[in-house]
Amino acid sequence: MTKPSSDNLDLEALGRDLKMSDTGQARTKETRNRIIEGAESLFAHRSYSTVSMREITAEAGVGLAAVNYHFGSKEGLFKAVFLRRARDLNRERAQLLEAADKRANGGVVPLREVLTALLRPGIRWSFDTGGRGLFIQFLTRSRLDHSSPLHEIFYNDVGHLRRFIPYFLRVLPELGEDEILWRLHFTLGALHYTITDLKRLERISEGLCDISQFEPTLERIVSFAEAGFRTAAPVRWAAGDP
Amino acid sequence: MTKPSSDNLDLEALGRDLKMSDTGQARTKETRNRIIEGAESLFAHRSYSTVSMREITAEAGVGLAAVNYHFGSKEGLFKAVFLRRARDLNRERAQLLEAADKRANGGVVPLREVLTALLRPGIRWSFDTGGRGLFIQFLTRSRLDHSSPLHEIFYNDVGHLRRFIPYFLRVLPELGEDEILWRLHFTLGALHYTITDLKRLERISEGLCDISQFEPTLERIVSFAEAGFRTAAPVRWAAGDP
DNA sequence: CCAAAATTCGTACGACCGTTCCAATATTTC
DNA sequence: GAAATATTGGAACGGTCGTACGAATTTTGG
Repeated sequence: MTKPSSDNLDLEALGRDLKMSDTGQARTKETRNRIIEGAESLFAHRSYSTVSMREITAEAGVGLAAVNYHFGSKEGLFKAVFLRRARDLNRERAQLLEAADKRANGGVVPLREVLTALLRPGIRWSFDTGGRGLFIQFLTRSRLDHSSPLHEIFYNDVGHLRRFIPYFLRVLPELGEDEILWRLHFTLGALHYTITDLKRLERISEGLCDISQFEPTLERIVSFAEAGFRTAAPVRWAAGDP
Repeated sequence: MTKPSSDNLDLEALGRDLKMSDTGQARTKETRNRIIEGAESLFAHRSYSTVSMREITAEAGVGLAAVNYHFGSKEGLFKAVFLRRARDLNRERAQLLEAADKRANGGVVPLREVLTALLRPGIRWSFDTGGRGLFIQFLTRSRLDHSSPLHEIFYNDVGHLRRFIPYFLRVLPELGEDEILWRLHFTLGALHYTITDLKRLERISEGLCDISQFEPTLERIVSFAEAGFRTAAPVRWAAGDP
């Protein structure tokens, strides 16, 4: 009757949840995973509140009560779907940034490499046909859904962004930090819109734009963002200027 | 018992709906508007499925059945909220573009003016404290909500975008149409992300970025997009090049 | 001013929601 | 192998949802 809980929400809680069943219940983890995967697939296409637990459990082929047993509640399941992959995504970004840092060998990391480290993992995952592609859809959709239990998390999940800011400041020293943040904001907009709405581009362009290939898409968005970052800062009207 | 309907969804149906009550029922239009405004305000902050009709009618100070009487269903009300302002927004964009065209006097409209015509109305509205600000939030939120009855509309509402493409092609003749569309896509991403998540920028920047002023925000996003549009096109690997 | 139509209001209905309980079954532990 | 525990499956609960209905009330039109 005692239920495994997943109330904690910091990313580190994932590890605890995973080793929760290290005594070897093969069937238990099987059920858990089937539920998570069914939920991920459904949440990828529709919002939190419109996906019912009956749909999820039917998709996973388990009983209705299994969700509450394994995850405590629908909200707990949602968080579990998030936690399973979120760490990996941010870790990939951090690793790319670190690698670029090593390559620079103490020098300044080129702007294009900073942007690539930021944008590549999300774009890459969104091109996956498997679970990671679904997860990216799940993530970008839920970010804007104020009814989702993760809304606060997303708003506060700024740590992995802050890690990039020193790199931008170093490679674009003529820009102030506020200007960097504005442009980072626009860049993330292009990223998220591209991920969630690539199909719309295909429709608008009537097949003219090839959205099927990963590398050219990444190149395009990186080029766009790089140019945006390199443009001159707007004049400030604060001080007494001619 | 005969109910006014609003089943039709093309933008032109708005006019008919508005003059539906031109025989002078002051009270009727009052109720209709109160419901629409209450719904607009609630849909601006939360998704379609999480806002109940009981909340809407309570907010508007009318009976529960009033919605079904005036709009047929919850979905009909949602469409009415959309229709009331959507035409105005696209018309504003078209007018700005036309004005820039006149100013160019037969010549090429500068890129910056094309982008301003595209971006200004949305940003402008989103800074409104009244209903138009709420509407912009409603619009950008619902666009990504696949459970919303308007999802198909948004996907097909590409007419007002197509109008801009010839202007981009003329001012950037070295770019192909596909490349234009990619960059237009990224630009819309920056726009929508800015509109929906300006609060997040404020949080990330810890107050460093001033998000309270309209003109500087517009200038920033236009500059960012302009630079992105002006960057060189990626090399094509198709033809036999050195 | 009066019949007719339009509109408002309170209420009830059937459907679906997330959750809970409990018996049945599988698994672990000694 | 038996006792204890973990997991599953079915049924039911209270609650909320969008909608429909009928009576009361207001407004319209002659």
